Amino acid sequence: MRSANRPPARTAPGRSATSRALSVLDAFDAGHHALTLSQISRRAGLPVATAHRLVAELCAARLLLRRPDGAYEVGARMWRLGLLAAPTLLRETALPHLQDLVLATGHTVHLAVLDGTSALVVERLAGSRTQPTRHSPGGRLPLHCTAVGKVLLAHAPPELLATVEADLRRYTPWTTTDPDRLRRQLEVIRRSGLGRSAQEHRPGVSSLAMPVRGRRAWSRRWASWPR
Amino acid sequence: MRSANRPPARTAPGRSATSRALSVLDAFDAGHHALTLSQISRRAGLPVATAHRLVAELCAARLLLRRPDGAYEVGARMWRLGLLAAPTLLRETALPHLQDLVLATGHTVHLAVLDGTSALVVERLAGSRTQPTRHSPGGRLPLHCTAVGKVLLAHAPPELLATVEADLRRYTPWTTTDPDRLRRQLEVIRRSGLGRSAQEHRPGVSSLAMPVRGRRAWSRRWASWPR
DNA sequence: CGCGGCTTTCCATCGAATGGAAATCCGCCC
DNA sequence: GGGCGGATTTCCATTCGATGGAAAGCCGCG
Repeated sequence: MRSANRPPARTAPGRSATSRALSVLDAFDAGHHALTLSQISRRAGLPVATAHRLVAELCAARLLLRRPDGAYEVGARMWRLGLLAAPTLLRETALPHLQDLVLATGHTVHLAVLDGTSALVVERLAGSRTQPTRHSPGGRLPLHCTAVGKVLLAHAPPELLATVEADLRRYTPWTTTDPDRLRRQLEVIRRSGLGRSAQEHRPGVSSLAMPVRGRRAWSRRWASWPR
Repeated sequence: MRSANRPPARTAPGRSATSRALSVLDAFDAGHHALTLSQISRRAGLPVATAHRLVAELCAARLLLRRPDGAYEVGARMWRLGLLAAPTLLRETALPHLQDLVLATGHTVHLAVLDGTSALVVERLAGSRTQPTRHSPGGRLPLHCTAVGKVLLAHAPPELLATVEADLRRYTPWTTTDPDRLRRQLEVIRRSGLGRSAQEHRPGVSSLAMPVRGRRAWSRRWASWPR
């Protein structure tokens, strides 16, 4: 029986209603395709009651959908909205050429753009001669030790190089961690037009990359924000 | 100089703050990749001031981004969120086989799932021997006059057939518009496992389709809502 | 210079968001 | 069965943030 029902005790920290809804969406990421209500509430830092209401609204809008087992996952409308973003257009135009590359080489082909301080994988087509890597569209690759990353870095504004050099993380024994060495590699890339990484990111995985330029400067569109 | 500033005149119809933000997102669709603030406000049915505030929040969350020319478009975060949806997983597993099909036939290959009363295109790979169709991922195809549509319809619950038969729209002179004829075609598909459409949807475009079944019933996950 | 359209800022009002608590529900173990 | 822990759902008094009209700013154009 309901008896007291104290006032909500002023816990609203000042976040807008919209930002709360967005923090619910942010609770989903590559490692969390499906979440229960209480997981969402914990990950988003919201009381369950609030999360419950927001999630219900997002479901009604089909941005989320509720599975029979009660868990929530990203819904169809979100998928279709995401398809309106710039990477999709790039992907559509590049896809036939990526297919040609796979056909010609038999190797896995990646297309990536510069996004902040990492390379954002826009598309990947697996080749028959190589075991497919784990980098699907939406994934990120470091700039200093992957072929695509180096090419993007070689043609990026110099400020970015400084930022990247501040954190030359070592992934394998072959990772380039010396700034000078990296600079020389980038210079070679600018002259030859070809970037390479031999097991610098993952042992046993080597790759080549080349820049693709067009009328629209894709990288400029995406380099605005760090993360 | 500010003098009066009447009270807001109570125009809030009762929609929640979140639903307004979502209606802003809904203003974007396949024909509207980029919108100005006033376009958004008109399409979403919101006052400019409200739209302005919501859009600013969505930009801060990187769900939208503002282009240098002032127009807004769907941003990187939305793209990555959309990639978490179920169709992406399906796409990832199917992609190598689609590549094989393109390689073996030279024709364009589509992968589609049943979603409401139409087929939702999950992936498309263009073949070298055919001019690519305009149906990109996220697009929709009618069920009664496309090869994929007929196959999905043939294996769908009978209620759906009734709904579809109520609107057998004619796209070309070759479109099947007779319910009995359609039923017979579906019966053939169930027996042979192969669906076909000869210029029934677009003149000059013919195609074949076959069902793909798995442990997970993809169609059941997506058939909940009409639209 | 004034007009029309788009964008941005301001702020008084009040309705809608909020979250603690209670009530369910469910699986599990003793 | 009965009790326990956790997740989910419902309820509602409080109050704070959302709201939108209006005004001001900003172009580009004739």
